[in-house]
Amino acid sequence: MTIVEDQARFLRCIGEPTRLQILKLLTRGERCVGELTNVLNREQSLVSHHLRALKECNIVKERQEAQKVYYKLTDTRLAKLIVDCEALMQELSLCKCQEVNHET
Amino acid sequence: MTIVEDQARFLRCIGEPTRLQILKLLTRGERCVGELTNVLNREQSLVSHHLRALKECNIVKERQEAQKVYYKLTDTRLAKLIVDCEALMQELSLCKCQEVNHET
DNA sequence: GGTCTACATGAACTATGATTTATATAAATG
DNA sequence: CATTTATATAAATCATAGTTCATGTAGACC
Repeated sequence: MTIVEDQARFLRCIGEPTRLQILKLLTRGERCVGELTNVLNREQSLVSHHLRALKECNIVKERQEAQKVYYKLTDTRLAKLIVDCEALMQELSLCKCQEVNHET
Repeated sequence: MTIVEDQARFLRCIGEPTRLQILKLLTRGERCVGELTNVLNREQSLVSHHLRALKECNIVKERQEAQKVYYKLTDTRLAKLIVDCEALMQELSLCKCQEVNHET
């Protein structure tokens, strides 16, 4: 596994809409699975699967409290990266789901 | 198409090893398809496909000169984003392709 | 100890994306 | 103008990843 592959894997992990939404919620503080499930209005198992994916990339970590499991970002700089990325995207109109201009 | 979906699409576009390698090369200046193909040692059609994907996300743009087509980043801040992301990844040991620690 | 709540997991299914192969196009060159 | 060079593209194949469904587990509460 090369550095480029690791970096790509990290970016793909963040680059999934549901996971990105989870991460944006976590930039505001920790949340338990149930809260995320409610806010996102998705299946609980789906949220768990995505949290697992994020955990496998060391992007989030968990803390159990009674039956509930709280997740948060492993590092606040991740929040900054996500915010910076969003700002740049909007400024540059990246990935606007537009058709490519085919005459040069 | 929501903002989150656009942003996710952008991140996935960058988060592919071959495309990421292309982008890293382009941070050093423009390159034509043939150069990229040689440096990366991949099929020419594969490189073209990936360049198209990057173009569809407005990440790169092209310039034709005789038979050759040169590609470059649409904005230098993209280079910074990629570099920042790589630095953070290495610092945090993100996505080291490791198994998740299953006891909390 | 049985039941409820909260979360995780594995298997099956589905969708998406990467790669190859073969071919097309367009500019340059003899 | 036929050929070579450089690039693009479409279709087919193959691999990866997202989603659902059904079930498992573990703590809390009666």
